[in-house]
Amino acid sequence: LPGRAHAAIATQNKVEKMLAAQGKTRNDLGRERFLERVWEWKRKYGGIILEQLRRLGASCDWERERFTMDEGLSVAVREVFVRLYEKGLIYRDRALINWCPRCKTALSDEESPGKELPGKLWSIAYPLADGDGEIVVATTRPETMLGDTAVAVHPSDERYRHLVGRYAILPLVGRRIPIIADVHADPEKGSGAVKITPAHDFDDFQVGLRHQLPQVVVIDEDGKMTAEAGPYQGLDRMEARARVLRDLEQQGLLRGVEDQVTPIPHCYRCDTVVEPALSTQWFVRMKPLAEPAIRVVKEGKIRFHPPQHQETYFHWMENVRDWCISRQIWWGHRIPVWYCDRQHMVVSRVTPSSCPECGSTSLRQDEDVLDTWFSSWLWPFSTLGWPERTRDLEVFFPGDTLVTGPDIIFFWVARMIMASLEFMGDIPFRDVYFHSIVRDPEGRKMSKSLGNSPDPLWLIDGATVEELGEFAKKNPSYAKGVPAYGADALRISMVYLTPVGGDIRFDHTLVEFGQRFANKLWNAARLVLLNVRAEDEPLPVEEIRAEELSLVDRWILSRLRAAVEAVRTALQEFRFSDATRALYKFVWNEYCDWYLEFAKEHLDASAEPRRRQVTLSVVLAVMERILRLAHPFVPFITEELWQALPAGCRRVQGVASIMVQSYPQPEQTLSDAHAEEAIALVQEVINAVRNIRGEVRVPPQARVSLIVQWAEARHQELLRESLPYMARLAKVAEVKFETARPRAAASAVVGRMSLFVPLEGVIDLELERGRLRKEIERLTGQLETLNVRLNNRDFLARASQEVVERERQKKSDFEARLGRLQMCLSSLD
RNA sequence: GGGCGAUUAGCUCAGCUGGUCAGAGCGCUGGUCUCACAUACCAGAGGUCACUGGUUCAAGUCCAGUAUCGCCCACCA
Repeated sequence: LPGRAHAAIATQNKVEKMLAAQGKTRNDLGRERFLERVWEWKRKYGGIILEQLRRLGASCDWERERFTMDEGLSVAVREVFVRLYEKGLIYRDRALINWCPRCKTALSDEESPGKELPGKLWSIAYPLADGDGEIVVATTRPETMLGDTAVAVHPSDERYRHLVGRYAILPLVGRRIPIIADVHADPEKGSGAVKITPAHDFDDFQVGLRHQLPQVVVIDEDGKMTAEAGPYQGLDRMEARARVLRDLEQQGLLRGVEDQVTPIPHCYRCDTVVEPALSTQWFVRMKPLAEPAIRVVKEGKIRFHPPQHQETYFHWMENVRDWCISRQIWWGHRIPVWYCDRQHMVVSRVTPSSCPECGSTSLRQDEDVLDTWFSSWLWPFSTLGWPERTRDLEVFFPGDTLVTGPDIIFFWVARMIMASLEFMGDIPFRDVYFHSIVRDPEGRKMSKSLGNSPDPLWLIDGATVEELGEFAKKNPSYAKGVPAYGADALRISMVYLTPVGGDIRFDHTLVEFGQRFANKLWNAARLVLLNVRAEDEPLPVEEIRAEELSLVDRWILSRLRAAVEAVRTALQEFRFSDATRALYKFVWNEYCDWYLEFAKEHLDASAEPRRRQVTLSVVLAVMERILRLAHPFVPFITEELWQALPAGCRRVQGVASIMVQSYPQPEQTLSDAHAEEAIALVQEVINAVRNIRGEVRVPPQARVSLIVQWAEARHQELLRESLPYMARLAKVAEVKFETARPRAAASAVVGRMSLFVPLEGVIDLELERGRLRKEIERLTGQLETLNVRLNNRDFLARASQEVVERERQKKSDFEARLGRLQMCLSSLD
């Protein structure tokens, strides 16, 4: 179900910026016309992200697009507001909130994240009102002293006991303020005395309430000083700070300055320093909503992946504070509250025509709109028709899995859980998967202001330097433009590169991984299709008798089963990166590197017809499973290739899409330990020969003989049968089983067998000696550590029987192998 | 101040419940245009698994501490 939120503040800012470019403000247009402009903007740009999703192949139900400002969702918002109000969970109050002086609106705590910045801590002396003496307080915001209405000390602080109840004179403004005793003052911090500014500090606000202190507002909604600030009136808050400090300095009241790093809340939309401000706003009482939401996660009804995010969730939930939901902007859901001219308040689902209390028809709706998240938190059910009891709700609620970023646990995840429990009486989803955050190559979070976030469409379609514009200048690795990697390449690369629980430093060159994978898949399929003739009738593998399958067929089917199992397990456990790893290994290192090479042997014209038919059937069957298995990661290319397969390979005839085929299941019957063991041996032999050829510099075209010593009968048979494969993959012309060691031969040991590649004349004896010595050295080292272990009485006594036995076996294997290698080495003399 | 995570080859990352001597991709070196793929194939070099202790017969793998980096939370004296 694709869709998006209306992003109230961000969108309004965007449109206001456009107006500003024309020298206009929203007030010039008025509310109605301004909103028209926003809708226009939304129509123009709001679809971009959905288009990106579409191009990435997200398999949404594109006919069900939803938007938080849709009529239906707006009905849900009003319903929720009224219900919570009636339940006493929504209230209106004059309190301290986070205020962004640039956006000119209240923000929630979550929208005002603290950023640690270097600052200073100033100590200021307040002279006592009666007689001599002073009391020193410290602050990082000297300009707020203009609004001080008390100085507090801890009740049990002996140093100040004699001052409690007396008065200090607030410098610069000359106000007489009481010295009070309150536990808020921490004797350990600073001088132990703290200035109290109820209108501009969250703690002080509480202290003010406890002691009925006046709330003196000295900073207005623009961040400028008010008339209460006396001579500082009209100054910007930062300017005022400098002036206050200068004046205090001149009056000799500054008692010290220290450097201090302090977390300062910033507007998450415009990054302006947020001001704690006194104002009348709407709030949601959160505690009652949080309790059940904590429970469902504690009880495992909702599971987080990776689970450590649960701690973050619990911490927030357990310390949750009331949620300020009103915003002083225009773009959003208007608060469903009306006031009549006699100040009666009407909270209503529908626009009232008259005041139910006094009958007045002169009603004015609350000017404010709601926080965007007040509609987003309803998404799991508001999009399905709630508050009506629709069929969609019945079918699709609750959902299965929420995939989202850990940065919106509080904004969205936590609140959706609360809302669903409150209004639906059920959880919204069972699993929450937190994906990685994509960072730029320097590790910085991608953001619009940094301009370091590439458009996925550039990566998919490619982009020239001109098309990248500013972006290419700011980001060095894009200085020459971006090649077209394709959507599949982008998708699988992102999944592959994403560690569970970690972030990813993204650079477009990383997408080469996916590009190569897609290319490999494409070419493998080409090879397969090239071998299908019109008259071929591939058989479903289930219909081929086991005896007719070759060893390599049984091997690849067995490996396929393991791969399917590995991918499925990884997906079930939300280890998506592991899933792509397993897929990649199977496709590239088993199917392409080995099986297709083996299969070529049976696919060419000279092959025996039945053998060829069986091989082709297996080749196709495995390819078909691969395409389905890979489809979630590379949907476009797999769909394309799957369509190209002969119809007989597909499970359902005449169906248009790979999507409707079920995801591959591990088929237990295909497991074949014997085939796996046998092919592993063949691979080892081929690798050994290749290693010799590579290291001893056998000319690539030269064919070689292979002489095998100490081979058991079954291995002799296996290797004889495998000669065609060895010929193809290691240019082995013949394989002979002899007891005599050939002269001037390169050698290797596989299992208990000695392999010799006679290279009379060609061989560089020194190269070969070096090879063997290196191997002998390695083995000797390993044997040594084994011996130490096996000679350790503690090990024998304490380690499990099983482990000891395994180590013994290993020792005898190593010794045998070492003996063989030494014989090989001495035979060169 | 509290919490969480990371630290493994030049780079990006795997290594689950401790018992093959550490793996992949990229990059690098050497060799191949072998009829699916040079976006490929073959071979190779490269790591005191951040540091210090501890537990254990045995530790990248468990515990404690240190360092560096990152994230989140916290009332900005």
